[in-house]
Amino acid sequence: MENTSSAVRAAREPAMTDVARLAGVSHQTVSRVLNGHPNVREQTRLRVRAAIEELGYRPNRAARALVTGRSQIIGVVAQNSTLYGPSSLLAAFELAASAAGFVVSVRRVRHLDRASITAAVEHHRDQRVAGIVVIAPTAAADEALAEVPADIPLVAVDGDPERGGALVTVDQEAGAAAATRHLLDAGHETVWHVSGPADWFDAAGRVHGWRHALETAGAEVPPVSAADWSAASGYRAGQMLARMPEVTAVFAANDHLALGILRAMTERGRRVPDEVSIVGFDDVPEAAYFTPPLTTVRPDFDAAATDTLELLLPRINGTGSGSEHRVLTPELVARSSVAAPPG
Amino acid sequence: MENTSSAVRAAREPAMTDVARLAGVSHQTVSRVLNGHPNVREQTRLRVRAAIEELGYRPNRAARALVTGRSQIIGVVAQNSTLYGPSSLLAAFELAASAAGFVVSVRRVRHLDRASITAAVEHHRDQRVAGIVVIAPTAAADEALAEVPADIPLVAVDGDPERGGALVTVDQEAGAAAATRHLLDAGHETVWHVSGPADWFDAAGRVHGWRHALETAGAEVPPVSAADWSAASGYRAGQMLARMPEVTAVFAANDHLALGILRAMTERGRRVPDEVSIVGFDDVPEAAYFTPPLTTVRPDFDAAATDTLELLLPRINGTGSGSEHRVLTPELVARSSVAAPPG
DNA sequence: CCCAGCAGTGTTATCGCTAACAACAACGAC
DNA sequence: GTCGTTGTTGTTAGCGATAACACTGCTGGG
Repeated sequence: MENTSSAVRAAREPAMTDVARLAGVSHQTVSRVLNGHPNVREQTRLRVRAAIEELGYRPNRAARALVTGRSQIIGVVAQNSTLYGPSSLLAAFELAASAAGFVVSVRRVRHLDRASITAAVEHHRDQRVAGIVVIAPTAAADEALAEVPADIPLVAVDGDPERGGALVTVDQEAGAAAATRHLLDAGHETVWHVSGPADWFDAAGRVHGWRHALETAGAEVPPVSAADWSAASGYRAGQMLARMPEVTAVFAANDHLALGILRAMTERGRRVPDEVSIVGFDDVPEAAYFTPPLTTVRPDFDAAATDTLELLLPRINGTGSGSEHRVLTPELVARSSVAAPPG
Repeated sequence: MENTSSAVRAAREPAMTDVARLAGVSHQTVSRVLNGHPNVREQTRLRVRAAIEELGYRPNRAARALVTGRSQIIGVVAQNSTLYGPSSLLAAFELAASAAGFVVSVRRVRHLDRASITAAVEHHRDQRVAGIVVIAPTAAADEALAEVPADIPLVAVDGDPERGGALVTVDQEAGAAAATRHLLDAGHETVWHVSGPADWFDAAGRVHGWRHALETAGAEVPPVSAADWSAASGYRAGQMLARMPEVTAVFAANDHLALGILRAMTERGRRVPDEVSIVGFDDVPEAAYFTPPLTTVRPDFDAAATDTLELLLPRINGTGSGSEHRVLTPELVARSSVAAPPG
């Protein structure tokens, strides 16, 4: 009595056996056609394809994942923020991974502490993802990755430059040094720095590159103004700097900080770039329309995304080596926020 | 000879039967413990939990999905952009969906044309996701959704306000009208508008709200300057407006356009807000640090994300009705870019 | 002329889980 | 005491795919 009158049939999705029956072959042959196996007669292949088309058959990924023991899913862990760098990178990676035939599963964490990152990674492992990408720009986040068994394919992005394993980063020091030299070359005696949060590798690297460039040039190294990445904190730091007449050049750790500094300078009546020069970092799309247009440093996020995938894929296929780093050198973009110092 | 000497065993992940054997029960009992079935003796439950812990057992989601016929995955379709609105919404949704126990799979499309959206939705259906969310802010994107069978759980965000089905949007007209009235109330005779791309519902809604507010107030309706969402296009529009002395108030369709306009006005020597007042839309985090700080309209993206999930979940569970809309009213944020007109 | 080798196809077992039902003990109601 | 009821557990049968192997005809080299 099961499966008799057509009216009673529940709307079950067609499975491989349904295709097989319609095409007059075994389900294994259907599987072979689907997976591009060579030993299938052309005529058979066409018959199977026609049957697939006619039934609107979609292979069941869960069944495939079960029997093969692997999924086509890449798990990503990222912070719940709209910071330009991480967002751009994430979007670019999602696009690249899709193009490579992977599904991208994103897990956002509210904070970049060790426990949150660990939980997010464990979540992905529960899902038996093929590989994991973690945007791990802080020490706490990076530490969490040390707990992950070495045999699971994992790439850290923006992580600790000193870490083992696969890593993609931007050469923060080179970018910061370029920005600093650009200001020194314009004639400034020294360059002040408003940094990002101290626990971010990006921020630390930029501080380091800035300091190194100053020392190399024999310039005095002024104290760092610590901030977070926001325009608001840049504004607060800027209010201090605006009051100090000896400040003629500022390197901000990102463009939004630079915007806040710009705002503070303007409020205080210090003209940019006539009295104070400013350089940012990131090259957000709006940077060219700040007042004045901001000179900044541009990392290539698309390249970072591509590199991430290139490190991850061999690891997924079991051909990846242990430790491997990809370091991208950012590029200085000169606009109108830098000039010679007054006097 | 299979499964004999311990040294030979390949590293297979523990399965339910392994847990069962260790706990001295059947695998079905393990399943019951895992799924919180009530009829399990407390002592048995503890024994099973201990065995799970000892083996580091993780349930195989693929096997579960195969037998139950449903996954815990929500598929999202979004454009490959870092536009503030969509990015914020996406991040907020990912967080909310994770909290509700779902995995979020993101598919980015390069362009919002019909074919791309359709392909992305089909991709998610291939994966047999439990539900789909599409950020569909253009007519072409929205049209693609009409092809999707009504029985699959789908929520459109930022889609056509006229569409059937589940939809979450911001009340663009109310926001635009509030911005326009704010400028009229400051004493301006009329308000000029720099719009977003015409094929975006957001842009069209803002134009409509602006026009309606002007007409209601009996003010003249000047021609619209069409732009895309970028600061660059705002700058170009601003260059035109800056040359026209009769322009004393501008409502920009988003904050980045406003920034470009601000830049153009400044270059032309037209002071904001003394000579020209400007209002934006979105309240990007930096808006408060533009020169001058930008008066703008803030949508609540967290609320939109929550609403999206609230519309989607009942549809996944089969208890969702046909057409249902959630409309969020944005809020005016007054800063310093608006003043009375000169003279 | 026989048989190894290969192309093309089918058969069977299996992945790890849940659903459905069967089995059995303990219990109180009649 | 018999019986249904309830709680607890085990057994069996799939879900829909791939892997491994078996089977059929041909082909061609000796």
